[in-house]
Amino acid sequence: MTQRRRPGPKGTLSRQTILDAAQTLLSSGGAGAVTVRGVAAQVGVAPNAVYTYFSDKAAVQRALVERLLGEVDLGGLNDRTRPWRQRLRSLAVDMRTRLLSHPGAVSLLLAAPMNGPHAKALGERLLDVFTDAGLKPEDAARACHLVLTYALGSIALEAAQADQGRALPSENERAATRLQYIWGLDRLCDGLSIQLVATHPDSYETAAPTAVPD
Amino acid sequence: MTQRRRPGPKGTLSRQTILDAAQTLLSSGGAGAVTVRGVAAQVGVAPNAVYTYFSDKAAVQRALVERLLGEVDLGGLNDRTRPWRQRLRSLAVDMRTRLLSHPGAVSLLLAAPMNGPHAKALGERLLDVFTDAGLKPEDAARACHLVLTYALGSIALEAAQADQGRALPSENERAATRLQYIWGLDRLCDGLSIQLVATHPDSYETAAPTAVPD
DNA sequence: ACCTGAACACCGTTCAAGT
DNA sequence: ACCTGAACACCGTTCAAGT
Repeated sequence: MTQRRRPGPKGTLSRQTILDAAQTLLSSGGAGAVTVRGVAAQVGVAPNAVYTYFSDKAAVQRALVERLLGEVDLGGLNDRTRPWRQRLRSLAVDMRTRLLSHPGAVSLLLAAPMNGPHAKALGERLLDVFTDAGLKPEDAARACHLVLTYALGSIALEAAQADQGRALPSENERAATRLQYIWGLDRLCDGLSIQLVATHPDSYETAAPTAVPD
Repeated sequence: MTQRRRPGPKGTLSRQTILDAAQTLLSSGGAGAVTVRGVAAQVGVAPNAVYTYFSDKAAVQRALVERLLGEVDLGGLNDRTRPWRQRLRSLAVDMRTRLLSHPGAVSLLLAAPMNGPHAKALGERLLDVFTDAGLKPEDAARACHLVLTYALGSIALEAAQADQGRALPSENERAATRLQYIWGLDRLCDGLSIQLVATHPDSYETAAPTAVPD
């Protein structure tokens, strides 16, 4: 017990500093820039020093994804006073802005998905929303998977298109893809609300709370 | 015109043979195995010979994705005698089986998405389904994006989970994820059918997947 | 326990040549 | 036009050592 945390010759290195460097590289150079030798150089250390704190390059990537997921704001999701559609929407929008701010973060997410505590917490809070809404447990779990799949897939495609696009998208295009994203989420909520009707016919909600089709 | 197709010293190499080798490597070793040196070695040629036919490694990947998309069966999708939900489902299921049979194909798809003629054709046929169903043009386009996003995201997550899973999933788990996939697609169709109601109130369908259009 | 130097087996890509 | 040899600047990872 006593010899725990005996720092080595230099206390400059830690999981924290490595992940800091990794996140910097991700933001500046995309997912391809998150490399063992890259983070080592960023901290000013030999490449193999990283292996003292992480078993693998993949382990660094997973830890980085976990850190990014931890930055997602769950406040709107947890607010039980708001209708479930709005809670869902606030999560989806925040995930999108958060993940798109780090180009290449989503490809890491899709490559090594969602094991850590932050990911688990997000999943459970999302499950609460659907059980609160009145879905039966099995459907709530399926709905979780459905929403996360749509959000991640949508963000991934958007990030990929931004990656290889000749010019960076105009303000109009950005707004259009954002609307497309919300539109899809609303269609998805419509489908889920029908499932709600099948379980609790009394808690029926109209299909289009905000949208106005002509 | 006359000197077209003058073969070089050896006719062993072509875009075809390169893509053949790339597909072999993809099937056997996953997306990470699709490498310039790898395909060159597979064909028995120097690494830089590949650059005679492709400008880039990314170009090889894009062409490979195009080839795989070409293998997707569009028969069920194009059959106008069937209800639109069934047409959609046959496409989604075929895309899933086709892409999951090549581990890592989806990561290529998400990295360099959908420009080629096969991808375009698939998108247009999909658009036909929704216009046939009665969606107004803008919503049909959005529905296309929604369905493709869901399918690709879902398949990508499934492939990633299969990649790092200790043991390959049991038959039960495979069946469960397949059901999850179909369930999500059905919810999505439910949401879209509500949109149908808003446009053409006469062609309303119940939430049940076996419903028939006008 | 923590970090380094050196090495191994890989990459993508380019450049100057050969035919 | 097509292909090769050689090289450059990178990778991830390991091994033996130093402190």
